[in-house]
Order: sequence, then C-alpha cells, then structure tokens
Amino acid sequence: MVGIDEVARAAGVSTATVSRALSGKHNVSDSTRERVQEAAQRLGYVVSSSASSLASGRTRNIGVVIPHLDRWFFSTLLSGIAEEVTRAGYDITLYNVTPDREHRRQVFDTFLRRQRVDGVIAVALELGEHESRALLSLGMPVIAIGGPNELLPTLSIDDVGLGRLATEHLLAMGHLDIGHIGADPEFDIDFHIPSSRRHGFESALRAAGIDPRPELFEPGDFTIEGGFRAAKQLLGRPGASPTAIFAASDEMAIGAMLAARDLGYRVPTDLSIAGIDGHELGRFFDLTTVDQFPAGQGARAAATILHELEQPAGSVPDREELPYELVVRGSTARIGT
Amino acid sequence: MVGIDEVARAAGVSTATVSRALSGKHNVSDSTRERVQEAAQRLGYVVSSSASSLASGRTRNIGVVIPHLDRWFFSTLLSGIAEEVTRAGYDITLYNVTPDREHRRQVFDTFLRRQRVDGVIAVALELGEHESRALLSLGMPVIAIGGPNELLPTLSIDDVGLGRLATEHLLAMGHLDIGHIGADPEFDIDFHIPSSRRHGFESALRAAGIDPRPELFEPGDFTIEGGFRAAKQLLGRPGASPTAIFAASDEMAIGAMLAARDLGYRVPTDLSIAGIDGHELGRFFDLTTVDQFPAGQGARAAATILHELEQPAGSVPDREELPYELVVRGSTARIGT
DNA sequence: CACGCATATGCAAGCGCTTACATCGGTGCA
DNA sequence: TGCACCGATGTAAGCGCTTGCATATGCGTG
Repeated sequence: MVGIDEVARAAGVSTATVSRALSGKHNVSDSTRERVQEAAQRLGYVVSSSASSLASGRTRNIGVVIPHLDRWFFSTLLSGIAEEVTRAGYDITLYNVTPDREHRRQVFDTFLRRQRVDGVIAVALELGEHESRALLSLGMPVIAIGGPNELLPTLSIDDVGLGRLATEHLLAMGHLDIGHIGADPEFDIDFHIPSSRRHGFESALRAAGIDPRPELFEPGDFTIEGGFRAAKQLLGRPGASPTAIFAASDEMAIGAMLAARDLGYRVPTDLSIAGIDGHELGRFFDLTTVDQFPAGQGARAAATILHELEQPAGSVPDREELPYELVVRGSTARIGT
Repeated sequence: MVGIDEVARAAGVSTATVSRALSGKHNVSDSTRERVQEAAQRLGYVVSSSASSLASGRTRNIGVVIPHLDRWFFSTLLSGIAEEVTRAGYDITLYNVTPDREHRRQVFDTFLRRQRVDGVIAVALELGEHESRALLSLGMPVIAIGGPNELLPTLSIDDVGLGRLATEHLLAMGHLDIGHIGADPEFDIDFHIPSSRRHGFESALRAAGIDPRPELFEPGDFTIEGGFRAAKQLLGRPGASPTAIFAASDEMAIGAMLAARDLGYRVPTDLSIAGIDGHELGRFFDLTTVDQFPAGQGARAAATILHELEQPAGSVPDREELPYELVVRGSTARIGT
C-alpha cells in the first residue's frame, strides 16, 4: 500500500506539501499541485482515512441512525440522504437501531462515540431524553428528522397539519361520514405520528361542525395488509357506512382500496380513499395522498449537516418545518358523482 | 473527550493494560480487567476508532456496495446484512453506486481504498473486470452476492433453476400455455438475471415437450406497474390466451394479478400466476412464488465475511449457491378447476 | 537598496491508540 | 534451594497522516 511519503519522494516535495496539495489547500503553487496529483495518480495513492482522521479530527463520514431499513419510507429517506452525502464526498455509516433496548443503548452510548463520524442524522426515532443528551454530548452536528424533540435541532413535519389537509380535502368533496384508519393508541407510547394525524383528522371534522364518531375509527399497522383488514372491519361495521376513508399512510390506504374493491365498492364512486406519504405505488393505484417527500427529507437533513460541517459558523436552524402537499388523484371524488 | 491514559491513571495501570483489558485479550488478570472496565465505564471512555484502526489496522467496519437503497429486494437484503454485522459489533458503511459511471469508478478506485473497512460485500452488481480486480486488490475479504463472477468469491443464486422451478410447478398443474413476463433483452447488457430466469422457463417448457411461443412473452420493468402493463399486453394479445403467467419477479406478478382482475379473469380459476422473490406482499396477495430469501442472503454474506475476518485461516469458499424454495399459495391452481 | 510582507515549502510534533519486547514475580520441579 | 518457565504488566516505538511554526524566496515600496 503506497503511503504519502512515496508520493512525496516521487514528486520531489515534502509530505506536508503532498497533504496540502491533495486536500485542496490554497497555499500550494499550481505547478506543485499538478506534479503531486500526477504522482499520486500514477502510484495509485489514496489517503488512509484512519490516519487522516486521527491527525485532523475529521472523518468525512456521516452517521445515520435509523429504525428500519426495509420499509419504504425509511429506505426512501435513506436513499435521499445517501445521494446528497455522496455527492459531497462523504461516506455514510449506518446504525440500525432495533427494538432491543440493550442494543439501542449501545448505539447511543458507545458506537456513536467512537469518533467514526463527523455528524449524525437520526431518522424518525422517538428519542428519549437520555438519548437526546447522548447525541448532544457528541459535540458534533446532529439533526433529527421526524418527531418533535425539545433538545435537538429537528427537521419536523406537521403531522397534525398533514391529517387536517387530507381530511379537509375529503370534506371539500362533500363527505360527511369519513372513516379513519390510524394506529392503535397503545402504540402511541413511543410513536406519536399516527395520533397526531388523527388529531388533525378530528380537528378538521370539528372545524366543519362534525363530531368524530368512534365507530368510524379503526387501527391498522401501517402495512397494506393492515389497511386491508382495518378497512374490512370499518366497512363491515353495522351503522358505520362511511362515504370516504382517510388512512394515516399510503400503504394502509392501498390496502383499504383493495378491501373496498373486494367488498364490491367502486372507488371513488361509492367510496373515496385518501392516504398520506407519497408512496411510489400511489401513482399506480391512482391514490389521492398528502405527499411528504421522504427522499427530500433525507436530502435536506444531509444538506443541513454538511453545511454546518463546512461552515461551523452558520448554526443549524433549531427547528425547521418540512413541506407537504396534497396530491389529488382518482381515488377521491365529490360525493354522489 | 477522555482518553486511554486517563483510564489508565484511574485504574492504576498502564495504557497497554487498559487496551488489552478493554479489547478482551486473554493475558490480563480478572481483577485488573474488572478494575479497568469499571474505570472506563465511570469515565465514559470509548475507544477512538481512528486511533485504534491506525494502530491495529482493523476498523471493525464492513463496506456494502449496493445499487439501490429504495427497492424492496435491496433494502431487505441490506437489512439482513445489517442485523448480522451489528450483532458482531461491526459497523456498516454504505457505498451506494449510481448509474453515473464516473461516480462508480470513484467508489471502486478511491472510496473503498481509503482503508475505512475491513471487508466488502458487493450486492447484485454486474461487476466489470476492472471493478472485480479493484476489489481483489483491496487485500481484504470480499464477497459478491448475485451475478456469477469469475474473479470474486460469490454467493450466487441459480436463476435458471429459479425460473425452471416456477415453470415446472405450473406445468405440474397441467398448464400448457404459459405466458412469461421478463425483462427487455436490451436490459441484458449488464443485468443477466432476467434472461437467466427466462432460460429456466424455456428449458422447463422444452423438457415438457412444449415449444416456447414468442407471443407469450412480454417484457416488464420489475415493478408492480410494469407487471400490470405487461400482463395487459399479454392477455390482450390475439391468439395468446395463456392459462398461466410466470413473472420474473413478485412485484411484476402482483401487477399481473391486478391486471388480470381488471380484465375480469379470476385468479387462479381462469388464470394462474406465479412469481419469484418471496416479496413480503406475496402473502397478502396469496401469490405463489419461488422464495429466494433476500434477508437470508444478506445475513449469509455478512456471516461469511465476518468469519473470514475472525479466522483468516478459513478461506472463503469461492462459490456458494444460495437456497430457494417454491412457496405454493392461492394464485396457482390445477388447470380447469 | 534595505526592509517588510506575502506566499510556498519544509520540519517535526503530535493525533490516541496497539503491540512487540522487556521485565518482574511467582510456581513447580529436580 | 536454584532454575526454567509462565502469566501479568510496563515501556516505548510506531501506525500514516495533518498542521503550527520556521524558513526561504521573491516582490513592492519608501
């Protein structure tokens, strides 16, 4: 493995100059820089990241703490992070936290503290106070995407607003009996997103002078299958008969569409269905949704961290709101059309 | 940030002993080890990975080179890798190669050579000779999952066998007119999987004395939507009228099921449909498939790499075959039932 | 023409660990 | 009792870079 001194010798300069030339410092003459680059290229020299990190204190590596790798929302978000980070020449190291408490503690108290990364993005994790403080005490830029967090700089999305927007769309279409598929309240202990969306749903109803009816709510587990089952429950319930369903995720909404079809409902003629997320399948199923641009969320978080890394002066905005947007497609229609 | 010498002082030993005690070397007395661990714990000491790597030459970090993060197959596989690797206390750093040639070259010629990782898993990449050699010249354990590769240790799956198995199942159910949704042959330049599956399909047909009919083939793009469109083409084609369809991926198979339903076919009464992959939605759609256990593939690759890292003696088996298994569900049935 | 200053380069001291080798007491055994 | 040996520990030399500081060189200016 060729080292920096070989390059130095080949280029006829000191190792200091090689280091400066290769890392783009400005106080190297153009001719020297070229000579060094040529030599490095020719010898196939690549800087050793551990040596470089040890000496400089910078790793050019971003840590991503993420609860799931194999779910659409998370992998799409990760993909957004990866693109942005890669473009800047940084690497990503992954910390996939599992429900296992002990392992999770280890990630925060040990893995992240090994000085392997220059910054951390924590994705859609409901962070405890201990964990937030652990991140803070890392002494490096940190950003959380998702749940609001008192202690950390956060890119958060207004889940209440998301729920309200979807519901208002349905109301605007003349629907009065709107079912909702959300999450089990017991879930809520450490995952507030679904109940925020439900709050948005209910507040929109109330604003329209409608009282939420408990029999029009059904919990689901955020999968297609869960949405399917929930919709069957909801639609089969005596006295329910909604004319529209708002599901707290696109996957559940798709499940609901399939369930409705199964039961002989025509969507949207007999039943309007709306979701939340902007799932890639939404286009195929012609699903009305509130897009929350997950890839964009990742890219934005990455850009923020990178920006702070490059100019530590510019402090991270402590709290930023992520955009969302109603996408009207064929799964919702004016009532009675 | 507390360093190893602070711990040494607190525990009343030398830094060498701290290093040995904390990294589980055997020549440290139990009492000393405990004292050191206690001190480290109390001071919140965590070893600096760059210093440790520089001194030891080991990073406890595995590089994963992967073309997509946001597709089910890849993210599931990655998830399998992550679980295995994390369990062993290793980190993952991600190298998401994009179609951009220049960037891809950079990954192989620069990023991976920065000595940030101890081993590399290359996922389902059609590697060029230059790339394979670049991996080899890294001087560390490397394993490729997927496409066969002459030069690298490979975990490969018999795509021909996969296609044959699915087809044989349909044949065994009495189907003679079987449609196939595969990939565009032009795709094939650097992605051979679909055509291998097609070969399997055709060889099974021939073995049963049936000549493959070109009008029963339709390319798709491996998405639900692509499968949907392909199936509509296939089923709408005059003179085609298959009694079964074999799709080269579960997502396309699901698309085909939806298309069939749209066109008024009952599945499996009028039309049997089978896929390949073991996609999580397969259960929901009651899809017959050949499961290739993607998470297991990831776990296995990780285990192999880790094993070689721990005992460099045991050479990586150069070529291993991955298991697959026919999972019969409700989307296929004996003809005429 | 001497001086100050800016720019290009070299020197060498770390960065925070790991580990080969040296040292130091025991222990067991002849 | 003496010696070989072994396990526990310490000493110190790096690992391969980065960077503060010193030095050299060249230039503009009074």
